[in-house]
Amino acid sequence: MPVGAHGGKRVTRADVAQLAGVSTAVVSYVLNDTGSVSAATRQRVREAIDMLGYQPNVNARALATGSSRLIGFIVPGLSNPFFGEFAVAVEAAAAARGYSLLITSAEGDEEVERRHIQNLIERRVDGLLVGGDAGHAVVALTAASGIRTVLFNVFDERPGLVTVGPDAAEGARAATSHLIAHGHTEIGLVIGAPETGGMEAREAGWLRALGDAGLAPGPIGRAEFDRAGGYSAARQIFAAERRPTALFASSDLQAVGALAALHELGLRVPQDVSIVSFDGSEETEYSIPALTTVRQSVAEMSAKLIELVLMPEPPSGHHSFPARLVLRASCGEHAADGTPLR
Amino acid sequence: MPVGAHGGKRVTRADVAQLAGVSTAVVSYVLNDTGSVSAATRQRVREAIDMLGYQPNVNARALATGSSRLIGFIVPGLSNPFFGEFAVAVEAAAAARGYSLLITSAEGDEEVERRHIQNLIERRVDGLLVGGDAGHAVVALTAASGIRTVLFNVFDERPGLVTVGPDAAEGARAATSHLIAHGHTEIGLVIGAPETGGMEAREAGWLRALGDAGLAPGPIGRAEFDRAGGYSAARQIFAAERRPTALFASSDLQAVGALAALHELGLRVPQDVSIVSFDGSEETEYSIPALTTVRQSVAEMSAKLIELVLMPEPPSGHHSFPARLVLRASCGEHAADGTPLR
DNA sequence: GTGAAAGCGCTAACAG
DNA sequence: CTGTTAGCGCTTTCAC
Repeated sequence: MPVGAHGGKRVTRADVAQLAGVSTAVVSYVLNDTGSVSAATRQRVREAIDMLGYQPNVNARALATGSSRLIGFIVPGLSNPFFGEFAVAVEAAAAARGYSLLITSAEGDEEVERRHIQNLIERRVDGLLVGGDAGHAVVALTAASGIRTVLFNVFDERPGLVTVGPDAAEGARAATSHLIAHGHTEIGLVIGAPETGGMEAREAGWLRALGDAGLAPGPIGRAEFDRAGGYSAARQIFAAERRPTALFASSDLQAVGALAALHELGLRVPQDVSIVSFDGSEETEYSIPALTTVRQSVAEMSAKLIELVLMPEPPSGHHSFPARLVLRASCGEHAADGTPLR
Repeated sequence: MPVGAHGGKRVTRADVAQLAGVSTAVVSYVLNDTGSVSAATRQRVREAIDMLGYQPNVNARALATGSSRLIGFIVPGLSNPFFGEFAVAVEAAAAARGYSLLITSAEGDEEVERRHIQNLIERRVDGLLVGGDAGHAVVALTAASGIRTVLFNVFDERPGLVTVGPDAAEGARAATSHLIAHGHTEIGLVIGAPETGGMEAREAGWLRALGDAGLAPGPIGRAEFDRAGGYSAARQIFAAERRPTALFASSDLQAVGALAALHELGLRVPQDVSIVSFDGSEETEYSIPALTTVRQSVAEMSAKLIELVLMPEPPSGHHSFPARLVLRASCGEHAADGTPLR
């Protein structure tokens, strides 16, 4: 006996039909509001249903209809709180349309990600939401399966794919400009490993703000997008002769790591070094000091993600959402209207 | 046409069978390693499978076998990073046994939780992992469905249920004793709302350590188990005349909130106030200062959870796992061997 | 070793 | 309005 086959016989549609004195088709009609059923029968069926404690079997329905009403959600790493918050938002958006989310975490392992996607395909999810830069293999896999896939946490156009993400370049530009408005002229960047070919949007935004102000690029620290990465990137940057007075970190986690590194070095934030982070997860609100951050439009992106993945023929293209600066203590003082002081 | 019904016809078992010149039964045999198949046919079937890019339909299999090989995981709140980390560990444990995890987040809303459970039942999950104090309704629901359910994030015996959780009382006791060893005599507690009837394990542990040392209980701040809760609990405690010199916080998030509150009040940690937290998520490693914490045995609990939920007849009872003190900066200095200084 | 056939629980025409 | 019936894709006896 398979592990999942519970002993007690489950109540089935046939049982309900018998008790109500109708055919199974009618039970289907009242359950799905299809066809037309007289009020009286509807009533009897309803009664039979909760008399028996009947629970429809969604798998059987999926088999019959071809739709599982399930959406796969592959997150780069659930241990990153930002993605936890994101998952919650997407789940809510899916629920609003009557879909459930099958959340899965790759934790940075490509092999694991591939296995997860394979699994989701076999479960016949109605759509797939894949976070970050899925490798070619992954894209090929989903394309072959014919399952609608939309990528999130992606910052720019991906030929032939449908993607949604924050306007990271503009967010980074705004963050850096804000730092410049605070009077900084040496502004470092904490970011991930260099992309092969082409510059990362956040790096481009940082560079653009600097260029617009006629400033030279500050030092760059490259590391993983987690706390440890931010820590080591900051150590690396501040080990150099010429230290910046401000930092733009490409993720909240990196900023938190950088904060720890600076603290260790005896550098005060924001007095000695200012920081602005990117993402805007809750963690930034309670760090010491609270982080000024560029917050992604999580709810809006979630809604869009669900909308797109449920479309019969989602038009390929990139959907960009604003990422807005949230002013807090880590970049210095502000006047009541938000004007940077100092 | 239902949304999920993709136009392109999917490759089915019959197609594979035809190409390989065998019956669908044989295809099943090679896919599941059941029955006996000659090496030659096995080979042909294998070829046909990847020639066609065949993907088995797990729903159909679930219908036929009665097992979905899916385990439902209902987490109190994915926006709490500790649960994100926990989910990752449980997913790994499930994967090791060939099961997938259907992760779902209730975010504290009982109604949402009920809906999720209902949904999981209809999807015929093979087991249910429910975090925290599921209301009576929930327990009734799962009991009626006959789905094996095990509760996690629970600290003590629940009559008739199978539960796993950290030894919170002992963890809290150890944390508080450690604070006492540092020389503190006024030790406050940050914890959730009082349970109706009976004391929370963490509160009991704190009290016991104090009693064992002949100390009077310090002030208690009650609030939600999140950062905001820790913040307000700390503000509340330190608004009083008599301020403690140390705090035991019942969750990492609360400790982080308390840290922010203390910082705001100009109180230094650990010089003015020492803190120890409970859970041991990554966030505690990079707070300022890094938090001494009582770390739960996440991997061990995850494995146990999966083991129990997969047992045909899991024996009801509570499975307790050690929660171990991890020494860091928030409680003061230590000698090389970990002996508290000061 | 391999195949035929009877379901698993549900939906969706199509008749009546 | 309601019932009959033919699948959905897979597993699993039971013969051959």
